[in-house]
Amino acid sequence: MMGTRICMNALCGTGATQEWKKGWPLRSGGYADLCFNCGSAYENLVFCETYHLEEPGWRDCYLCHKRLHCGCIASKSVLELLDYGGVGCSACSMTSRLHAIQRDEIRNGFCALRINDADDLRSSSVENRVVGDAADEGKLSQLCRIMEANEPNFLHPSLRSDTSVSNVQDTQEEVRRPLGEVGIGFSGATQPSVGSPKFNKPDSGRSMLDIRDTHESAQPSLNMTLGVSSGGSNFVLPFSNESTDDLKELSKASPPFQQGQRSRPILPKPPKYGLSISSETNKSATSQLRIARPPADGRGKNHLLPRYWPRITDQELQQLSGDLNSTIVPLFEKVLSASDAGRIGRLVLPKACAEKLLQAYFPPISQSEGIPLRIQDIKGKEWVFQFRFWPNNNSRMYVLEGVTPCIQSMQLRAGDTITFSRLDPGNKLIMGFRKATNSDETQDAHTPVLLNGTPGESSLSSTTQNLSKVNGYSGLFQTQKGSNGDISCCKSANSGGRTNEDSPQQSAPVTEKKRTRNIGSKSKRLLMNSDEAMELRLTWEEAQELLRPPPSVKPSIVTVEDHEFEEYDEPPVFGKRTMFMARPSGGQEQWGQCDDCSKWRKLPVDVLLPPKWTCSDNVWDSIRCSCSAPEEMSQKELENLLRAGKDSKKRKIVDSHKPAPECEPSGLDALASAAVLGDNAGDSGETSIGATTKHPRHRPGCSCIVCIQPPSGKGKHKSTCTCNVCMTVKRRFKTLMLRKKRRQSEREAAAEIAQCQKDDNDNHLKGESEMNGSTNNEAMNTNQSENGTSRKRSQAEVVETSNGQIDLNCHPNREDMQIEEPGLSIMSLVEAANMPLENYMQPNGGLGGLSSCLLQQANGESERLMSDEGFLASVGWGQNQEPNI
DNA sequence: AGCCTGCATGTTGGA
DNA sequence: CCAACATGCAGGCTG
Repeated sequence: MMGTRICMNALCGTGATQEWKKGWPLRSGGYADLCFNCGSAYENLVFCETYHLEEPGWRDCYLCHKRLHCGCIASKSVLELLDYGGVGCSACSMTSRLHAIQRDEIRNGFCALRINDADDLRSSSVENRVVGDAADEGKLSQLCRIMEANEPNFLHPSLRSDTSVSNVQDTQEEVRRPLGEVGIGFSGATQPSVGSPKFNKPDSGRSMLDIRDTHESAQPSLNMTLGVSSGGSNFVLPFSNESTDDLKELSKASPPFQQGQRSRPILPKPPKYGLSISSETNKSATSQLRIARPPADGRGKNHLLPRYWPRITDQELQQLSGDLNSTIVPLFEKVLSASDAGRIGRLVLPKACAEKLLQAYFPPISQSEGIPLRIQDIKGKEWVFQFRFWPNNNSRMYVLEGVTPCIQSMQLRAGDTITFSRLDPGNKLIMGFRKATNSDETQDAHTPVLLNGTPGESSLSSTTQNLSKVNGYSGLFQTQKGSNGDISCCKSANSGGRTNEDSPQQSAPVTEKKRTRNIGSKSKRLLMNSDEAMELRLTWEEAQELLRPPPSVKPSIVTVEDHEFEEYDEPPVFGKRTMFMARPSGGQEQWGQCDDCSKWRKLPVDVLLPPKWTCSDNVWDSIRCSCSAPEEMSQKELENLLRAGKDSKKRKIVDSHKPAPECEPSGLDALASAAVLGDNAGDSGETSIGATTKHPRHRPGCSCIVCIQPPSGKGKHKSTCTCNVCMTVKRRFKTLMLRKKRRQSEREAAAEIAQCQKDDNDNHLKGESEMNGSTNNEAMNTNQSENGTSRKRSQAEVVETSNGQIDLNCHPNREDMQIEEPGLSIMSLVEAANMPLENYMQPNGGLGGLSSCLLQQANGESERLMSDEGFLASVGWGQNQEPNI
């Protein structure tokens, strides 16, 4: 391709040039190849003047009479056909638009001028005519400096315009009319020849300049449109000192968030940054804006959503470019989702971004294996990710794999933003990041910025920080929607050039609002900080425990399928959580903790405490009805009580992953569950069982152990059966048995402990060792719902039934009947019993049948197991239940 | 059991 | 309505 490249200037056509430049956009996509000279002329907006002077089609601007080459693609972007006929240069068009906007803003009280996304606009007129790849991204400040230098109260006419509607996502009405063409960094820009309107002075109409430049990998462009924000939101508005009051008013008048718009908590729309350009506007302010820079070559299907536009302040860009002695070209950025930041190590790349990357740097990936992608982080460390995709809904889903180490290295979390840029020369990919606002406060605002990677900054705060830090800019009026973005007109700092660090409270509202929104609409994709997560660590079961029947309301009894339900007209109320403890002598004690002194007080087992309860409310104990009364419980008992609570919670978590009793799983299902839970059932819930035992959606063809099981019933499985289920179970048994042996020593210890407990219970001993305390804790965890009657059998109640068989018919989900011994499982008994699987089944599919059956059948082979007193003692046997088989 | 991998699916925002 | 994408799911693999 390089060899066939020729300059697309018909009058030139050279194939040799020191440097190729991009020209006007082509209908087929891409851009005209221009040699250096022609490209320079195009960039300098003198292409037609240079090469087309003799051609027809020249007309004069209706206002400034500048000559415009109508009908030429090279000048397409610098002129505009006027509604009432004639043509105008972009500058004059902008002038007229500004007038219109000022009218609008007077009407609306709010106005915005935007340098907008050229991405969608190029078809109409926008071309990339910025001088050089290196400079463009950083030219925004130049742009504005030029503006100001040439016309302090007016946007420099060399700012090019676009004429189409951008793809801005907001719902606000926006007036987008063409602006004057701008040559960024181009000294020969045309001056407006007519009086320039005062531009965007807040007190003259609260206009704002929302600037977005267009970036593309090789030749970005800057485009500008004017927009009127009717909603008065979604803007970052640096403002001059004098405008502070206006902005205050504005912030009051403007709703903090856009109304009626769905939000996307983690991937919010990027904020629209407004720049108020008053006569007092600090020049450097423009360079501090965190400006969304849409890659220019994405449009149509590949168009990059604004949320992925890289937002890097011009200051950062300049600093980076200077620091690295090269040019940073922002490509895109992404707010990390929970999945992205999770342990799975896959970062989902937005499709458009990924395909841009591919287009720009890589050969097409034809296979889903992908390609290694080397990216350098801001510290200079190079990471290699696998850049690949997989088919998805007739499309592709691109991911970067293996990002976990990198993300951990950067200490990124969901909600933080990761940025991808290109480092020129060398086309090296650079990765930066921005921390979400949530963590802003904890980080050093003065940490040097590298490629968007200012730790502790958000896209907003960093802007403010940089503005104030570097330039002492007077203020920044900013709004955002979602985590980056929903609008909240929030004034940072006062007019005295206060820095963000000086006024942390200024950013707090934004932070809080963002956080609120993050949690708001999309619960599955929450972005929560740790505190919030802590608040949600109340399990459903715990919440249930706190619910109390509405006071002084009698329930009506409803019978559904022979089960009686209490039905209340009033919603339940929250009550205070209490702890139950079984007395060695039998019976139960309820303990409640005083909200004031935190002492535990013994309560009648059947009382329900209100949410707020203190010793003074202890009407049941006249001695301990005051906080001054000593605690009745010994320290050791208290520890046991508290430990019991924790254990209970853990077990409930484990139980919650087991099949619900109502489901009545088939015997094999129970077996499968047992195979999974197996000897870990008693492992204090340390293992995450639920992750692998859950089968919420079995589909036809699912080959998991649950789904492949044949219908239950006697005779389906013989001891010699070699079906998948039996073989799988047997393999699993072997594994479990091996483990069991490895844990032999542990079991022995447990047996000793259990023996001690048994002895303790038999003798009604009160002094408990710390070891057996945990077992007794089980007794404390009796269920309050059983009318205060203790369901917990003491360890001494391990019984043999009248026919001499040991009753294992305890429900697997009954926490008080859990097998406690971790190294011994029902599975091992199954193995030892060596009997047909269906015989393990209880009529209702529960494990109880399995267990008792096992113990009957396994009498011989498993004698050594059954003789294990520790095991026996550690099983919470059912008391009055007959064997099911 | 835990992790990895590939795919499926539900939700969401934008066209 | 549909593409994009966040995340769930399940099979396979490994220790």
